[in-house]
Amino acid sequence: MGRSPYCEKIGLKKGPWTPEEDQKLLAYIEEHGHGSWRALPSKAGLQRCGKSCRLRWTNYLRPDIKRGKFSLQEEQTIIQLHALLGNRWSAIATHLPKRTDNEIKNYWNTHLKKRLAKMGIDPVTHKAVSGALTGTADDKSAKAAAGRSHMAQWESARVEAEARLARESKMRTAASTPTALHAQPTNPPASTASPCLDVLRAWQGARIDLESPTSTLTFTGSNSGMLPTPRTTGLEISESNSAMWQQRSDELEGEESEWKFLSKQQLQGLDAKEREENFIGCEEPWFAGMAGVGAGFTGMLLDGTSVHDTSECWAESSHGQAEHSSHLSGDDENKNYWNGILGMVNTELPHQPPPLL
DNA sequence: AACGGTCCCAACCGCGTGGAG
DNA sequence: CCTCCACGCGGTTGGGACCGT
Repeated sequence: MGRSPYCEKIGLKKGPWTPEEDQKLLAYIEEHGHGSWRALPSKAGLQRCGKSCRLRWTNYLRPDIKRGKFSLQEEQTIIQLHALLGNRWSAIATHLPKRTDNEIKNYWNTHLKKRLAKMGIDPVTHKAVSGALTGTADDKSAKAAAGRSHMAQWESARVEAEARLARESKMRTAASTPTALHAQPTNPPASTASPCLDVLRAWQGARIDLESPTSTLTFTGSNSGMLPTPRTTGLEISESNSAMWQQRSDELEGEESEWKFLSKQQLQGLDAKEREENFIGCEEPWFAGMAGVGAGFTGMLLDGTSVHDTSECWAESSHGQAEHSSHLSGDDENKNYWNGILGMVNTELPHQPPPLL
């Protein structure tokens, strides 16, 4: 299958964009929408390939991009979702409003990965490198990894579908009102979010039974969340998370308190007994195995091990978590960790406006 | 002040995928 | 079905900014 070289035309400019080029691209897209990226450069009077234009637009010029430092909440989201999804940056980005996959990827590679490594956590597995902190048995790790992989596959498919639907919906909106790109950059109309949610809810409502050598799941429509909920459990996460998103919207810059809030929220959402029942009662091997994943990270946080700057905040706020969970076993801590991740992906689309007070 | 090393991020590269013809 | 095209995604890199000596 022949693959057309994308940017091989001689004379096309590469490298950093000039303000003039930015202006041309912006002006053109505002007036016409991007349409076909391949055709865009000539129409817009740019000596660039379409791919370069698309990248510049999606990673830099798009009006609904939040630039600047990542909040602690965003960091936490990235770490948790990375533990679940791996390097699926676009999937992770769908849960971080106004952040691009490229930005998240860069931030992970330059900041978070190093920070986790410093803390003795393998950024790939999200477990303590030495295993000293967890004392995790090999078979348990293997189970956990298998479970995580299995779940990640499912979640990846879901997030992709969600992202695609959101994109398509957005494109339809953009196509019909190309000049409205700047009109409401941060609050797309509810109609753009609702359809995909409806589809996904319908998907869940269909009670899909997945059969595989390692798992048997039933997804119910009763849980407003997006993740497969094991038959025997009813993780009451979604409710607390809608409040969580509201908190995020209200206090997007209030990093330290947010982390504390989230931890408490997660813990208070379920009492210790419920949490235990939710996970221990789980019959699915892949799900049960997940309890071991993230032990290192959680353990490190609960130890209050600080490194520098924001990780001190993590440690500090994790003491708050420890206050609530000091009576919990290591397994319970793991459950909290995964509860957080589940809550993250259970959360409705980030760009959906928070419920009115 | 000069130099070298490191950090950071915008941009590029190449592969995979879906859709149109 | 097959081929080609356009696009999206994840990995990688180039070079400016920053920092320590």
